[in-house]
Amino acid sequence: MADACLTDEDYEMLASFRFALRKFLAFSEAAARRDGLTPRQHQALLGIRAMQGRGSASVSDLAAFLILQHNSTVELVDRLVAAGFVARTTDPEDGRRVRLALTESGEARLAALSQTHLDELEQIGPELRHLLTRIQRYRRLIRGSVRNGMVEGKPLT
Amino acid sequence: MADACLTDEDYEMLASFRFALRKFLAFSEAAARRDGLTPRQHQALLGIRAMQGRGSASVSDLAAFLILQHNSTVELVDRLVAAGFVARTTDPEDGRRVRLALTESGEARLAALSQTHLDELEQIGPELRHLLTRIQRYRRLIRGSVRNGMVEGKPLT
DNA sequence: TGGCCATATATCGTAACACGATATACAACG
DNA sequence: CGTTGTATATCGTGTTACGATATATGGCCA
Repeated sequence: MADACLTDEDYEMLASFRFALRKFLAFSEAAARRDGLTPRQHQALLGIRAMQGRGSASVSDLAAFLILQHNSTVELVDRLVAAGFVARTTDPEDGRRVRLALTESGEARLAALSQTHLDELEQIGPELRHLLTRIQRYRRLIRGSVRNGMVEGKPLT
Repeated sequence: MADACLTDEDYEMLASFRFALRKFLAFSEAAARRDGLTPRQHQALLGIRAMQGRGSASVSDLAAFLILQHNSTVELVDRLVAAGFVARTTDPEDGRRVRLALTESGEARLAALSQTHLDELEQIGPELRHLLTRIQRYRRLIRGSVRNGMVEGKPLT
């Protein structure tokens, strides 16, 4: 809430950044659907795989990773199990917990998708980084001008 | 499709990046809803505002910006007009086109939201940039090893 | 001018999915 | 051995993006 006066460039930077984000997410969605997964399912597989190192993921772990409610996550896991990409095992040490693991089929799909995503991120990474840098640079500039009693090159009234 | 063998670190990097993205989007959604907007509505206002420089936005322009189908965009605009954030005007030069403009109320909400987003982006920008850089650095490293006949420090079979 | 095709916007029924509210199962601790 | 807390599961609901389709306007050319 520094000052309520946003420039055209502010809006343009925000719009460009969000557009770049959407383009990446659209790419990701298309790639996932091509492999028979919804975007959420893809992210769920990725989360389960990434957590498999530090003890397998529980439903709550997955919910936290996906920033989703527990019940939504349960339903998502239901669909993944039905599709044969994930296996549920009740934790032997704590009967309330469910340990999630990828099936071979799930692992295979995730591997292919992940490769595609790494390739894409290598392509678009520089653009995203550039947009983020631009925002930061521009804002530092604005703050500097305000500090010197200037806004967009004009003296403050 | 270079090689199908992904490391734990590959998955961890992808997971971290997507998690960071979701955190930002969750922040954005919460901020928008606090101001009585759905995330899409917020993005629509941003797009309309950002395009107001180069002639006002049409429904198709907005659809392209949001990466949404035309009909979905029409419905989104319906809701924005009903809520009083956007005004529709048929283009005098081309009766098929509809020119979209923000109302004062829409402009005000967008301004507040955009300020919040610029602040947040300044906070998380470095982390996102770091994650993107890490992916790129790591992949260059892997490619280098492969080129020298090594994979993860072990000779290729 | 009149006919034809392309483009822009609008309408309607449908399906996916995340959510809130609620229920069940298990654990921990006095 | 009940009480409280945590983890997972179930069910009904609402939002919204979509496909298919309809309408309106413009541009072209004979």
